[in-house]
Amino acid sequence: MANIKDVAKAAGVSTSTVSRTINNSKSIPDDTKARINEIMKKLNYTPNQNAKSLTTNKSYTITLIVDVDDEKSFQNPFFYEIMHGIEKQVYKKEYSFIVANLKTMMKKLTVLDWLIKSKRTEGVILPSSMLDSITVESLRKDKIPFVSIGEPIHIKESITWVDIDNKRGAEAATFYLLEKGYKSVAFLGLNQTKLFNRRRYEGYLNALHSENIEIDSKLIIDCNNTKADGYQSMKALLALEKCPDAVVCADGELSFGAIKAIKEHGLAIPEDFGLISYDESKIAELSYPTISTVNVDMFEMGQQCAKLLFEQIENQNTRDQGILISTSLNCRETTKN
Amino acid sequence: MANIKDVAKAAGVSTSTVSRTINNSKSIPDDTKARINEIMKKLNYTPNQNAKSLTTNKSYTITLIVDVDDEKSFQNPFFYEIMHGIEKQVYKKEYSFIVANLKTMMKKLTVLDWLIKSKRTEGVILPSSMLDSITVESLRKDKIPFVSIGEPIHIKESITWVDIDNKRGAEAATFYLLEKGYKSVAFLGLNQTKLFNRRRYEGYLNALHSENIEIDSKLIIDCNNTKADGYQSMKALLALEKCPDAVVCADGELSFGAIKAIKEHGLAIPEDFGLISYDESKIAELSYPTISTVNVDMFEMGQQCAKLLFEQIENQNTRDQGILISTSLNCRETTKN
DNA sequence: TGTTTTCACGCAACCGGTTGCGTAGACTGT
DNA sequence: ACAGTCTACGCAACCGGTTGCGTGAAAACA
Repeated sequence: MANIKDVAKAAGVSTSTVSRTINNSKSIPDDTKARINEIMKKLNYTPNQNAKSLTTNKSYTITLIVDVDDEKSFQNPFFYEIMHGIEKQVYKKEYSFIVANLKTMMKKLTVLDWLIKSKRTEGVILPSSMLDSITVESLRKDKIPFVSIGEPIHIKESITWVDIDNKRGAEAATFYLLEKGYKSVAFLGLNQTKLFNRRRYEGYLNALHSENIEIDSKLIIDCNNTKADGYQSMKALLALEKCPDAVVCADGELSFGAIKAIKEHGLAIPEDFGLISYDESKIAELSYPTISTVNVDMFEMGQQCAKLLFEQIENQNTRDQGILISTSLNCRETTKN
Repeated sequence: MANIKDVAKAAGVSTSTVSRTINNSKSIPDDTKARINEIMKKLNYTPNQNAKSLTTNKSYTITLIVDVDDEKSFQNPFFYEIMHGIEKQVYKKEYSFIVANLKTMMKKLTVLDWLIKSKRTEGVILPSSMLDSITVESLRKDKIPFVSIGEPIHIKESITWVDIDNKRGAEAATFYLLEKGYKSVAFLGLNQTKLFNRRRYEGYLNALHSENIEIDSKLIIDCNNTKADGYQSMKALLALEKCPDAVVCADGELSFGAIKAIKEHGLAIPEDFGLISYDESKIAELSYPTISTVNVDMFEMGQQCAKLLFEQIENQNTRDQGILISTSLNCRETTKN
């Protein structure tokens, strides 16, 4: 395989000139560049990244860290979309990106440290669930750019993050249900431990407030994001004296359980009961009836993460910022037309 | 940051000795090793991978290639599981792995070539759908180990691949339905363009043959792996004079449509009608009723891919082989007990 | 035509490891 | 005590690029 010396020899120039051609330095005239490029093509030459990385001290690689434990298996397509978005940006820059799943490795900081110290990565994208003050401090000390997937929790430091606009999504869903004539809208899946559940809850409250509708705490169910919990919670809602006729679900899996309960109760969807859920993947299409959802664009989220990361890698002094990706409503069969 | 010279100086030895300690050479006595390791820890030293890669000509990195176009969005968790399996093996070896989605890049060979020539990857795991003779030839020429995810199609060359044992899975599903007393088992989703659909079909046929049941071609429906096709095809089955009372679905999405059709027809599941599908993710849990499935272990598949790849990377002369991952039945609510 | 500026490019050190070869000193055997 | 063997480790070249500095020649200027 050809190396830079072979190219230099073939072109009758020094390796410096070839290197400058590769890196498009202004001090090489265009015709010389053209000639050398020609020869590189002829020799089928590709620069050795390791050599390049060694001298420049850049790995041209970023890392996506995944925390498998934190995800329900079918929430994973959600990560797949993020990956796809990141990758699009990464390859634009001729970078590559590696995926590290911290479940596999023993300790978070050990992995990160290894990736960084061994010069395998220039920047990190990681879920907010993995960020604590110690990690942030450690990354800052090593001057490693990072972006959080999701609004950070339990962190006082100001960092850069990207999240779905959960609040407005739920707000829009609630408005929509009211607009379609549903009289009493419940909320399923207030889960104080999950920030995105809480934000969605806030959106629900917001909507009711602006419509001057009194909040009925019985209509707000605190439960986990599982089908089983959705089923039980919905049953509880339907057993109420002042039973609601619509619900906003904070989570996709939840809503499958909820729909089961509604059907068993003998109510017709969407005539007697309306439902809007959240959708990180496309499973809402599979339900019968198909589920109306707040659509979240995880591909865009991935792209934003990567963009923000590259900004940090390229500029030293960018300021930390939080970005919210806006959502859209996708009305399918669980809401009146 | 400390480098190997700093360590050598601190230990009063040459860099050679430190390097040999790192690589655990036998020519360094244990006490010396211990002392040097101590110092490395104290200095918080991690070898620079780029330097290492440059001399050893190994990148300690493998690549997973994904073809987004080929996948339905909710089939992606399936890829996620594979990733996870690969990763487990990769980190055992202190390798890392990069993910390249060829949709993003312009041409398959260009990407592969770049990854290889630039010394960014030592081996490749890629879906069978991306393998054609030209690609195989190119990889062989560069002596790059590779493993195909899925039994290869349209290739005469013998290569190494890993696939799900689709045939036996469908066979077992068919046996199970018959065993449970269903009289007439149909097959949904013969799709000649997809090898795994075809294999599942073969399994179905196998089972009927060994039970000496005559094949009724009306009970075999050729359709795509979509919910809509599942719905239409099941409707067609139910409209038959000699209507079946059970079905094996070649695909998960299909079965959601099929169930919808069965319900609309007024049949009780599983009493009047039994169904077994395939499950690459966990969406079968979400359906109402939950779907009995042939379980496929994509995590294991990923692990096998990585293991076979590392065998090739480490040994020069391994022989090409195909490995089938066995499946298991997970009987949920669409089959009688 | 002589002087200064600019341009194009080469020299050589350097990035941080690895490794073949060589050797000093310890150890073994007689 | 001496030759031969073995052990532990250093020397220095090398991997394939990048880049600060320097220089000869051409261009611009007076």
